[in-house]
Amino acid sequence: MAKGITRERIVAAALELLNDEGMDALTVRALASRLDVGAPALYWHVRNKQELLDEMSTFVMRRVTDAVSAIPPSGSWRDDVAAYARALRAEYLRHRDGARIFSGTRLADPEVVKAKESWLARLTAAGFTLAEADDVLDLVIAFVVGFVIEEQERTQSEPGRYSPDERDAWLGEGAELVKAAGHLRDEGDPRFERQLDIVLDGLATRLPT
Amino acid sequence: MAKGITRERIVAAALELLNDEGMDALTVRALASRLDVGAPALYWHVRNKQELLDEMSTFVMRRVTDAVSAIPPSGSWRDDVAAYARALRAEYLRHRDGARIFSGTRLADPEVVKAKESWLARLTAAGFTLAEADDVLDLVIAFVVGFVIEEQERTQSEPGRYSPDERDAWLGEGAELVKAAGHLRDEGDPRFERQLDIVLDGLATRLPT
DNA sequence: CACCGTGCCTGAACTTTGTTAAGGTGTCAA
DNA sequence: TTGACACCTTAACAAAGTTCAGGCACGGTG
Repeated sequence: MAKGITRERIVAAALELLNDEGMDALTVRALASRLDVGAPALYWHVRNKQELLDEMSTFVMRRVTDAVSAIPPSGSWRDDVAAYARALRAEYLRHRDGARIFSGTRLADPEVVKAKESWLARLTAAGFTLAEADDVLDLVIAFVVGFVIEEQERTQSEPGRYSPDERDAWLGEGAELVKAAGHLRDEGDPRFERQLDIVLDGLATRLPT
Repeated sequence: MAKGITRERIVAAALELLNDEGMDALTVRALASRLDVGAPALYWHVRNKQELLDEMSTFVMRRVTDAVSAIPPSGSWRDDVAAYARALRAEYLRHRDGARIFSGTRLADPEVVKAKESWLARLTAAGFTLAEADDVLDLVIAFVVGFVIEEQERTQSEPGRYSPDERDAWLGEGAELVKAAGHLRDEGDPRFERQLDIVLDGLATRLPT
C-alpha cells in the first residue's frame, strides 16, 4: 500500500480487513499494517476505534441509501418494494456479518432522509396511508435484516455443520418433521424470494381492494 | 455476593452485568468482581470468554425455547404464531441489545429440536405444507429479530435523540412526508402488533382457500 | 536562502483486558 | 494423618486501544 493515508482509505481498508479476516481480526494495528503505517498514524485521521466503526457503518449505510435511491419507479409498488428488499440484502451480503454489524445504525445524513421521502411518496401514491407506508418500509427492513443475519450466520460460520446428512445424524431419533423440513429446505436467493413474496402479500392486504 | 461460584451463577451475573452496563462493560474482571472473586477464578468454570458468551446465548435461547414450547395450541394457527412472535420479542427485550447479540445463535440442544417439531406439526395440521411451515417459522423469527434490533437501537441508545420535535428541527427544510410520518409513528407494542398482523396476513395467503 | 509553522507519521510507552502459571486452602476419604 | 481433589488466590504475560513526544517534509515568509 502506498502511503498517504486518508479517512476514506482507512475505512475502505477496514471493510476489506473485516471481509478477509472477520470482526475479531479488525484490530487497529492490523489495519495500520495493511495501510503500511504505524498504528498511531490512524489516530491522526480518526479520533478512536469507535469513530472508525461509525465511519464504516456510515459508509455501508450510504451505499444502501444510494442503491435504494437508484431504484426507478416501475409503476408497481410491489416490484419497487421487492427491489428495495433485494438491494438491501445485497448490500448487507457484501460484508461479513454485515447485517448483524451494520443494521440498526442510525445515519445522521440528509441523503437518507431524501431517500425515505421518495419512498413514502411512492407508497402513498400507490394507495397506502402515510402511517402504513412507514410500516411498509420498516417491516421490509426488519425482515431483510433478520433474514440476512440468519443467512450470514449459516454461511459464514464453520461450514459442514449444516449439511443435511450430518444434521440428521446429529438429530438422532424422533423429530421426523424437522428432519424432513431440513431436506426440503433451500438456501439463498430462492428462499429469500419466497419469504419476501409472503411479506409482500401481507402488505398487499393493506391496500384498498 | 456470597462465594461458591457455579457456571449458572456466572452466566446469570453476566446477563445482569450486560443489562446494567452494556456489552462493552462486560469484562471478565468486572464480572468476577460482581461475584466477589478474582478474575482467574472464572476460568475454573469456563474455558474462556467466548465460551461464557456462548453459555449466555444458550441460556437465553433456552428460555426462548421454553417460552415458545409453553404456548398451548389455541386451535388457531394464527393466534399461535402471534403468541410465538410475542414470546420471542419478549425474551429478546429482556436483555440489552438482546436481539443483536443473541439472534442467529445456533443451539445444539435436543429441546430446541423438540420445540420446532411441535410447531411444524401444528402448522402442517393447519394446512401448510412442510416446506411452507418451515418458511413460516423462519419468516416470523426474521421479522421479530429485525424489528427488535431496531427497537432496541432506538430505546437503548442515548434517548432524546428521537423525540419528534428535535427530529423535525434536525431534518430542516423539505422531507415533509418523513416529518409527518415521524409524528404519526408510534413505538413499542402497537407498532409491533400492527406489523406482525401484516406478516400474518401474508402467511394466511399461503393457506388453501 | 534561512526560518519556521503545520501536516502527517514514527517510536516508545501506558492502560485495560483476556489469559496462564504456580501456588495456596479447604474438605473428604483411606 | 495423609493425600487428593476442588476451588480459589496472587503474580504475571500478551495483545489491543490509546497517548505522547518528537521527527521529517513541505510551504510560505522574512
